[in-house]
Amino acid sequence: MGDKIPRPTDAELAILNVLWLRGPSTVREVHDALSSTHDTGYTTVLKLLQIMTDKGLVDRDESARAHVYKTRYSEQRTQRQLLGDLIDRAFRGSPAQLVMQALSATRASAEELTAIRQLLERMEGDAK
Amino acid sequence: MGDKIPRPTDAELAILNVLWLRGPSTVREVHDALSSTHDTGYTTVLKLLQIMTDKGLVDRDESARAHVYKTRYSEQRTQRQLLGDLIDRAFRGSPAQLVMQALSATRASAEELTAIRQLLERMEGDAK
DNA sequence: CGGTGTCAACGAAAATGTTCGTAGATAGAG
DNA sequence: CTCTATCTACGAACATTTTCGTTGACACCG
Repeated sequence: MGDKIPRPTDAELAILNVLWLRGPSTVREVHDALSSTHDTGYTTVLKLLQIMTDKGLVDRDESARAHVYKTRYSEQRTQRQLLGDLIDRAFRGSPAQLVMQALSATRASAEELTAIRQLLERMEGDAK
Repeated sequence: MGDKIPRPTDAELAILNVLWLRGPSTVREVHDALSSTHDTGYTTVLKLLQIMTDKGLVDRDESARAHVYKTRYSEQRTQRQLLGDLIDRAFRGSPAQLVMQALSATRASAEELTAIRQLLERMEGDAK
């Protein structure tokens, strides 16, 4: 379970975001979704997805002519991985430091603050 | 004030961590500090610091024979920058989502949770 | 059929990041 | 003054990431 996932690069992450949002998709679908914000060519997206398949970041269903790609790891799982990396590299290994920095840097809405507070209360309950 | 800082690479961040910890330092000092964990050569560290000077990540004092490098941006400022990037790239632009993910993924101590709670209370007071 | 459009595969170029060897300058020891 | 140790500068090699052109396969349309 604690397997090491390769850290997705920026371009890979952009593609993963599309897949998480749309679900399993063909290269064309990913490319179309991306093209609103990025302007990468079709073959670039194709190549990235092939690389990501090799790395194990996505799975490929080849049964149809247009292969269908789907993420192998959930968005949350990947987020946790990226957070862990960042904590190690830039927060001296202190998750709390990251949380505080993120909190103070953000302009969160009242609802969001409440949600965070509730999570916090649950944790304080657990961590006797 | 909102200038865009170039995002430090992994190797650059390792060096910045040394500089934040030690304060202004020569190449040799940085290299010695790094060599306990990394095993990069002296000239590698030198080259990195030269690149970082070009990028504007560090400033160089050339008055002594051994140039002294110091960070140009504070640790906190850089942390905020990295968090902002990560929020954009992997958290759909939602800082609250990042905070919650970080909170639930971590095993923070009671003291840390208290510190976070206090910060949260200050924010809830301010907001609205 | 045969032409047209879409697809995956491949390779290579371009861009970026990392590493280090070598050369030349300079300070300090003897 | 000369030798040695240490420093910066430079450039090249190498690795990784990102980009895309070209090719051949294949399906659909007529």
